[in-house]
Amino acid sequence: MDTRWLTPVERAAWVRLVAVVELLPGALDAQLREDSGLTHFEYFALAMLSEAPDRTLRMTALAQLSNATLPRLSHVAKRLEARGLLVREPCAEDRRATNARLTDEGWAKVVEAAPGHVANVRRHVVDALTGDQVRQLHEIGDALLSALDPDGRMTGLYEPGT
Amino acid sequence: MDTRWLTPVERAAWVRLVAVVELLPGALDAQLREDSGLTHFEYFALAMLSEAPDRTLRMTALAQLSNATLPRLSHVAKRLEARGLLVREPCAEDRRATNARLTDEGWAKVVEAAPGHVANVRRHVVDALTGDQVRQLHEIGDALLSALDPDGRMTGLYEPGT
DNA sequence: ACTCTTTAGTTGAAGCAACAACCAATTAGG
DNA sequence: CCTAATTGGTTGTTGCTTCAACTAAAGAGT
Repeated sequence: MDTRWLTPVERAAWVRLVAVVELLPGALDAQLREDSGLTHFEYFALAMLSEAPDRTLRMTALAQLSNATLPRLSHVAKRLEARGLLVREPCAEDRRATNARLTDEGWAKVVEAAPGHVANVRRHVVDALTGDQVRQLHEIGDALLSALDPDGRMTGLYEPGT
Repeated sequence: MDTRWLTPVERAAWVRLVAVVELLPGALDAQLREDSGLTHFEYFALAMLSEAPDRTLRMTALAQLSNATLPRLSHVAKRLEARGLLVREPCAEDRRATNARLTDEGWAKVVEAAPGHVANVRRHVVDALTGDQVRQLHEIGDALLSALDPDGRMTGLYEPGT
């Protein structure tokens, strides 16, 4: 089959997207690590818990929301539990399952970390764009996720298309 | 200082960008790993070399283009050299420096891997967007990189703004 | 010439993440 | 019921990234 190579316009857009995808995680990690002693993954997991009902999620659900494998989440949860930021307890309804629940300490940590994180997001992303571009990014994100995450697992807590 | 929280519109765009940034590397890695036995980082490094004059770049230059630390690149280069895809040789002009040069085998590897990679990029990104959105993504990428990569190190081989 | 600093790169140890193997609890089939 | 298959999680290796220390060459100052 003949390859449909990228046109110059497509290639230009692609090169920039790759650069952003490569650089953004580092920028996020660096600020959170520096200011709050959390990796972006840890912050994200805690933030998901903080917005969940009863600040509690099943390990499997949290793994999907944070795009992690279950083994990875298990290791991370063990570290966070050792730091007192969450607790794991067996689920009453299904005794195979484990519920991860944010402690008061963990909640306090999220509250402490959030302002700096939001400021960082503004600096690197939101405030670098015009209002129109923010809306375009919203649409583009939906289009890309329809191919990358057709089941909407990562964006589960946020209704799509809004 | 009072935190300027994200508006709903901003938050929606941000959530989608985070999801894309989280998912895209995995999608890229999986296809290249499966079809060509290369990580995305390895492919990217080889591709940069393949477009450089004489298929040769200084280690430092290649590290900047691929957003890698020098130690990381050194380890990866050692592995790629062991596989016969590139060679490292001391630089004549500056004997501290090392030049990485793509071998014929490495060139063949890039030629073999490129079509599948491009098809994957089309499937996950380019073909999921309208022509207008591709152009918008180009602009948005420039705006984000002006904050993330002000010196344009990663996009060094491609002139900005085109 | 001789030191001191900076630059370029490599190496070795330590920390995460992925994969695989495993155990426990639930569900389905005969 | 009693077995088999599936689901939910945890626990050990393997490989790559990162961090810190080290070698070596180039340049700067005296």
